[in-house]
Amino acid sequence: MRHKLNLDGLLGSLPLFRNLDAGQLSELAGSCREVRVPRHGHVFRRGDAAPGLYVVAVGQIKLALPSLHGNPEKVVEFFGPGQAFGEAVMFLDRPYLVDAQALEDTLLILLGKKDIFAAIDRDPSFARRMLAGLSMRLHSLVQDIETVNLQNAQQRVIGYLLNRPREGNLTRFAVNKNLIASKLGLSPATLSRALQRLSEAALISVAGPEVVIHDVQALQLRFAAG
Amino acid sequence: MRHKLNLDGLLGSLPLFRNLDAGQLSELAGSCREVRVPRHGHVFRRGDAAPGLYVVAVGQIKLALPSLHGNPEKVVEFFGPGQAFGEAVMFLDRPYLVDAQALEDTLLILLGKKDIFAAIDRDPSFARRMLAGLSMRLHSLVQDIETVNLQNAQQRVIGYLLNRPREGNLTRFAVNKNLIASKLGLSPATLSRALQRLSEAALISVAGPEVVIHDVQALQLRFAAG
DNA sequence: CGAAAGTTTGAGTTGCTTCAACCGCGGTGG
DNA sequence: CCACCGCGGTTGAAGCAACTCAAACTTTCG
Repeated sequence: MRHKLNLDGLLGSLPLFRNLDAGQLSELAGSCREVRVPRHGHVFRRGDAAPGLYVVAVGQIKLALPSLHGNPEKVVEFFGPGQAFGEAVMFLDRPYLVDAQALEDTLLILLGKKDIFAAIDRDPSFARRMLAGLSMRLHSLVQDIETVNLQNAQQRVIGYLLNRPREGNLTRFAVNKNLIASKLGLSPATLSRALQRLSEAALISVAGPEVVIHDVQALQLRFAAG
Repeated sequence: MRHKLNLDGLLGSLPLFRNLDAGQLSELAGSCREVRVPRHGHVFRRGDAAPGLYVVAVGQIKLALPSLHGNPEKVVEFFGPGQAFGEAVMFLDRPYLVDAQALEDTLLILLGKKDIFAAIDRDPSFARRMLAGLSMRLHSLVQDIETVNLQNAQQRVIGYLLNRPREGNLTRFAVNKNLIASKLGLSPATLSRALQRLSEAALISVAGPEVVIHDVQALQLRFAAG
């Protein structure tokens, strides 16, 4: 009982489900499933069929293209609490293209295909929200393509740092640097060297996962110049 | 009058609008606008606001990330008759990220944001179709990311050839090779050399935009092996 | 038919990768 | 309590795939 209340609250707090009415919300909450995944466990793998849409309750998930002929895998995106993933494939009848793996012990909410479709049919504003969500995803993939195709290592790193949420002039890597490197389409060695050069130029200071940004303007300048 | 009938027919033939009822269809058709774009003309540019969704009636459009600090532009996708583009940005209130340019004299149908939203609100199955369309787009962007990050020049070209519609063992490049190269994330020189090597290996023959595929199996093998 | 655009080819360059050694730190078990 | 292991990260050296640049050639278009 208490449990269900938690779910209502959790779902209700997500942008996707905001202003569903209470009835719709608790119907969704009632029909969803909890999925627990240990650190390093897979939620799904490329080729699996899509049962629905996952919402991260606690923990962290990475989506990645599995390695191909010996190349390392390519990280596509990270998802933390409150974020949803796996929606796109639901609307096509296709298997997943990517692997989903937990970076820490993670609790997920699985909303079944059927229920999502029902919500769409019942509430056009939910459909719109869903469309906005997919559009957002599309938008950020196009930006990733831009990053990988039009920017060098230095620029990718600067762009990443500048787009991170900042508290004052401090930001941090939420996951280890190997994964950041993969997301940016770089080798770990190259990421390390790029950070080092920026440190030498006194633009940032790096201490483990913490990065202090000393000079945003100068970084932006270097971003634009190459 | 005749004109309207053409539009009805055109729209009705698109997957997106199939099984809208006649009333909805002609309402959509009534409120849309025709847009003529000459070869090399721009439909919109990065930074422009999105008025709605474009459908290609005749001609061909390319979507591309404009050049950044002297790099060449990066082609994202091509669209031919019956295909829709520019939908994603409509659902966010964001400007376009890409340029849309006509590769030939082109006739487009512009469906206004308002009308699309109205159709979504009225007909959940339209919403679903829209969702499927965006999902499809997402799917193919992820595949592009895979291509660029996990495959070498040779594999990208093979992959592209094998995924082209084929009549018998003949396929053709719908646009010039510079643009294909950009779509694949290669320089024109590299694409030319990759095609040459495949020709030398007697796997294909290239004559201008026409490509004969001599040995699909061998190509697939080479695709998998690197 | 001449100019412009597209394509191929060769030669030289390069930014990033790979490979491998090394460091530091946190956890584990003797 | 300390030795050991293993993972994440850094650093150096060497290699390479693809790029750039530039010239020759071909096709397209006005």
